[in-house]
Amino acid sequence: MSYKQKIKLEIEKVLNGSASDVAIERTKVKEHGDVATNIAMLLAKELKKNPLDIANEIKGKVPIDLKLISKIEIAKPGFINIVVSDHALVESLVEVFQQDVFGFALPKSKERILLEYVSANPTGDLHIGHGRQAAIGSCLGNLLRAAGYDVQNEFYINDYGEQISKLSQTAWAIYKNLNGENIEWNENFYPKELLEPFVKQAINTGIKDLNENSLGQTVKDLILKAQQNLLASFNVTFDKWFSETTLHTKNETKKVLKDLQDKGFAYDHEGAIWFKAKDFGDVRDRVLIRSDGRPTYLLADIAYHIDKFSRGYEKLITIWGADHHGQEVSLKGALKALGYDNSKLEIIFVQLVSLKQGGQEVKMSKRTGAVVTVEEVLSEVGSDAFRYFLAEPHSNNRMVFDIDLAKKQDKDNPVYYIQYAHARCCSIFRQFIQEYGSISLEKNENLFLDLLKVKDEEYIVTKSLILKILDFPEEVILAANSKSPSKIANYLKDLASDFHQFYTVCRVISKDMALTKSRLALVEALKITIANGLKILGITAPEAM
RNA sequence: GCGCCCGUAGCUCAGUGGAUAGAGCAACCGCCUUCUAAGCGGUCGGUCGAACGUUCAAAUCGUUUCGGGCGCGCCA
Repeated sequence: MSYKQKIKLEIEKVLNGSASDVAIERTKVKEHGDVATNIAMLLAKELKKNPLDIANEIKGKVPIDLKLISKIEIAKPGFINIVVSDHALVESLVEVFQQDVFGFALPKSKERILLEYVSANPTGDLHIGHGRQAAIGSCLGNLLRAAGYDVQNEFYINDYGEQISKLSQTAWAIYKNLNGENIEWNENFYPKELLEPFVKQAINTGIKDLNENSLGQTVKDLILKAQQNLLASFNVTFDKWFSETTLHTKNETKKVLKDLQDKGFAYDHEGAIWFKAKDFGDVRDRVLIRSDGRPTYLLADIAYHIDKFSRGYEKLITIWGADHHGQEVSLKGALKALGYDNSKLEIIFVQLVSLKQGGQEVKMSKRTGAVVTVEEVLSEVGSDAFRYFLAEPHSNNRMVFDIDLAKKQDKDNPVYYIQYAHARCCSIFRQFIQEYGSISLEKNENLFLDLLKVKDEEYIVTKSLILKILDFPEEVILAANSKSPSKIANYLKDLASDFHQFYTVCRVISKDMALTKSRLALVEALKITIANGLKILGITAPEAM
């Protein structure tokens, strides 16, 4: 049990049931102690008493000893400021070694969640916006797993309908052109430069029954494979690739349509079939079946989300580009119309990405001059920086990807700053082994005993580092609850900063062997914490840099 | 016009209703005979876009307003 938990219980015991769930928060300023609670102010109204009096009353009843709390002070409006005892901190630190994965909850101890993201069309390159969705989605999946959720990562393949026939037509035209035929280039076609390599590759695979359709399917599969490889190259992997086509072949779309019609939420108009989206707050009704009989994207997406529910997930998270937010109301409306609890579907909108290089906003594409691809930026900055920079700003914020900064290898670049802290830890162990041959650390609370028996500046930086390490499990929970992997990134920056300060002030390897061992153990605990945090971000934790 | 997102230091951004709003960059000044200077310390820098409201307490919640982005297809 963490020291915070113990303090919480201690205060709740004193309050004797008059308040539950007392919040114990880390303080920002050292003068306010290590942790504080606002419970006295919250109780003031209810008890019709002065918060300062309540605070003092609580203070009088909480035991002060070296086991848990070494000091309590009451401040202005009614804060109860607490200094945690060295003993309690040192004792908590052992938990870093005792847990399977420090900071992570028991795997699959919480709800089943289906997390869908990227879901780009298999008709071409992934652009940097897809890259951001991929980075955020992948980090969020890792984060939710770390918090104990049973997460399935899924990519929805839009392999049906308009863009696929367009793809087939383009591929067929390129094929005929390669055979010397003069073809008429349709302005609706996809860019030739983009597809030609795939068409050549497709022909080389030796398609049996070569025609427009089979060529298109083969090209689509090749593009999909290329997307999969590209995503995997920056650690974005999926548990399932869900084909839209299956929804149509299994008549799931037809079933949805019929259900909506039976329940009176669909009607015919001008040859098309419409969903009464306005009844659910949308600005207009939406087409489900076009007048030529083809189903719309919306109909398939409704069927897809119903399929997710039918697979027994308690919670659905879907990540979309911000330019798709107009679709949210109709999708959720249709789910509600069909009797599903649409509050179980959470759509996260990821804002757009622009690029900066040489202090200027740039258009990086060599091909079209407009779209910036994942490939271009990734090859430029590498997987770790790519993931970090895209996932660090909150998804609600538009972001500027600074390529120069992402490539920099010093403290300006947070990726290197954090990784360097990890490498430094490893370096200390290498140094110790070089001097003494081997390390034996008995990982019990006695190991840390000497850690805080130091003075002044050494005490301050050591204690700060311990407190920060011990914050990690709670940071994981908070980040998961708010679905913000960026919180983990920010935490790691702070953690690395606390370590670099510690490193500057405190020498780990010294003549004092007891202190040396204590500090080695602290460094080990830190190393584990950084590595676990980086694991959530899907970034490597280098042993040396 | 309606809807969603965003306005915090010169720049990029943190900040689950709490205390004196924080980092990094940029600018200036310091710190390597000792475990990685890919590091550390210091100085400078703010009417949290604005106004009203709720609250013991608002950058945070509510309403209004100004500014920016996106969306409002029988496209996906």
